Amino acid sequence: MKLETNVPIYCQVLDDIRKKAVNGQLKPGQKLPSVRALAELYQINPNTAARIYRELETEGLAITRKGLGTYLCSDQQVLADLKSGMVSDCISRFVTEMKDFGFDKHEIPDLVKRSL
Amino acid sequence: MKLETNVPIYCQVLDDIRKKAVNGQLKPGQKLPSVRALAELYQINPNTAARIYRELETEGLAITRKGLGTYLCSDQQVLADLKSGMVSDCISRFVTEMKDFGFDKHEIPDLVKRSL
DNA sequence: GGCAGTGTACTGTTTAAATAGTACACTATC
DNA sequence: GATAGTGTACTATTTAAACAGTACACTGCC
Repeated sequence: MKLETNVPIYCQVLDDIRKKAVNGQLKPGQKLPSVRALAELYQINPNTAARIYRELETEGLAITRKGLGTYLCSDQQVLADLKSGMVSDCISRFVTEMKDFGFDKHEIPDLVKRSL
Repeated sequence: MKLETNVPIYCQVLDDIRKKAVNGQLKPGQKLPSVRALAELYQINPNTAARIYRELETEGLAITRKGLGTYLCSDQQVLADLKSGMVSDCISRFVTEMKDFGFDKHEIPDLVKRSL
């Protein structure tokens, strides 16, 4: 994962983990790296890593058991719902942006196809 | 324009102006609002507004004449080039993100079409 | 010249992200 | 019980975005 400037690091890491959770790179219920390992993995501060797990827990995407570690949510339905939400957000943001450029919405699929 | 959190305001305003410049909402060579008027328009600090015009000037997208004001670039070729660059960036970011979700690139145009 | 409107250049302050370092509490295992 | 590995809770510092306020220099126009 390469870091963007102008977006807080913790948001980018969160997004990266969410994507891996919904695309299967992380398995339901799987143990996630320790706070300190996550910090090492993404080259960030352990405090920032802890904040990320706290946020994932709040979202219901991970479960933290003190002294044990943090585990990805094991409920596949939750993961599926997250995925469909993230995908439709992504598409709708894209369509909005393309309209901002002045394209008619019906041109958009073809523009995408031609870019592949 | 509605503001996102997690992205610096000046970046969002910059992006908004760039889009209006390439989609024709702003005309080539047109006078842009004064620093103070821009601040009022976007509800930001005049210093932030000045920074935005400084950045637009650096990009070659606007020309500032001291005592007169800031004017959108009048070279239509520059605007056209900016547009094609922004559009292909937008599409490529979108395609990358959809691949991150686990989709095959050939599915993407159809997913977009079905979302309209 | 006088004036209003422009961009520019300062010097601060506030706020939040990110880092740094330390200490503590919980869990499993030996 | 001891230990290693875990998340948690602090306090403090650094950095940059954003804001606040002021002063200045340039331009066009009367």
